[in-house]
Amino acid sequence: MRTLGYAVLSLLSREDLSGYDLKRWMERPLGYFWSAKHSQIYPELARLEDEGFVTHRVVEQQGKPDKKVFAITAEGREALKAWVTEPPVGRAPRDELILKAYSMWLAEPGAAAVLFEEQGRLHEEQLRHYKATEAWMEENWGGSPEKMDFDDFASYAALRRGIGYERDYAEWCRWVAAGLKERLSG
Amino acid sequence: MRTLGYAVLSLLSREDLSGYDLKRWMERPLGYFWSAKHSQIYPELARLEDEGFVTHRVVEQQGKPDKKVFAITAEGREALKAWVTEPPVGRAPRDELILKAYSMWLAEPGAAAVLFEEQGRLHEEQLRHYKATEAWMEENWGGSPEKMDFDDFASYAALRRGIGYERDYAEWCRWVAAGLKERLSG
DNA sequence: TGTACCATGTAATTGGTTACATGATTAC
DNA sequence: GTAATCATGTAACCAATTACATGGTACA
Repeated sequence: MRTLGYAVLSLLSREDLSGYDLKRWMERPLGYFWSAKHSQIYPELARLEDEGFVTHRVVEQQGKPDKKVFAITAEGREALKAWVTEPPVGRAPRDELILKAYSMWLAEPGAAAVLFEEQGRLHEEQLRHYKATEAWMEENWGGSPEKMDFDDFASYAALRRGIGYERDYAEWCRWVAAGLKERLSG
Repeated sequence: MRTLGYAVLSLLSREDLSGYDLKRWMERPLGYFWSAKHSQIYPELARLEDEGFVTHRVVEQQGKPDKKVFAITAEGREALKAWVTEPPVGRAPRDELILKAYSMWLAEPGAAAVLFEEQGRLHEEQLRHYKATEAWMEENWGGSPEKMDFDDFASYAALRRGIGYERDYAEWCRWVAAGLKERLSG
């Protein structure tokens, strides 16, 4: 099975959704660590249905087009459950900015510093976004992770990874920019 | 141009290399943030040569097959330099383990804890590996980043990102595993 | 009148992995 | 002998992005 299939099942295991809804969930919150365009989601849903992991019903709406609402089946839930505790396949991380850092010695230090400051700001912005979500989560669910429902804890854990990632990334960008600036003046 | 093309040029800007050598450099150090199989590297080199960014000469060896050693051209270096300070195209990070974390509420907490402890160990191992390289770098080049040559600083910066990433990832794995264990006993 | 949102799909292309293919040398 | 390393390529397949395609409603 494709990882995208499990990503779709992950969302459907919490809530019934249309292809359009899935596309939006893959932009915001889950999309921060797995995303897909609608052109990939619609065929994936058809495939999951062929395989018996999801079913759909057509929901008529007023003032809006009809939609297909998908629901996970018992088989889908079983497949997802089995996948969760399997070790992930080690895929190579691909980060273009680190590649640029590796070759930055070819560039003007000033121009490179601008890039890293700019990228640092983007990661800080994303961090603020995550932290706002974290605050909302802590307010709404128990405050401490132990008191949360298990599914809420799972969402919270994923978010925590995002926070750590962005915080550390932003800090690295600032560190690189500072190092570049020293090469400019001193 | 393809990012892989720039990854290849990044390496060739420091040293002339054969396709085989490039494959190995894409496994270890640069491969930690950009990697490729040899089946992707050989066609890429042919394409870069078509485009005028690299040239090659055949080097005869004793006891080993002949090899094609590639060198970056002035045009290649220019293209690489221009690319370095361009903002990277925002590609979605894909992390299967975070996706699993998001769905871990479906699994047995014990089985999930085993997964996250295991993954934490892998990231700690990678971190130790990076730190050994860092120690080697600091010993060989000036000790402080300001005293390094610019190209060494660039390598060091890329490594620093790897260290931050692995440290933070390992810590997150331990935190998730601890949270899961609390759900087991308490 | 134009833009954004809702809603769903297909087609073409690119990027990447796995598998197929060959052949010599060195070390165990 | 047999596995590992050196060395280079092609072919088939899968995953993902971009582009093509349609059409109604709400709102400014």
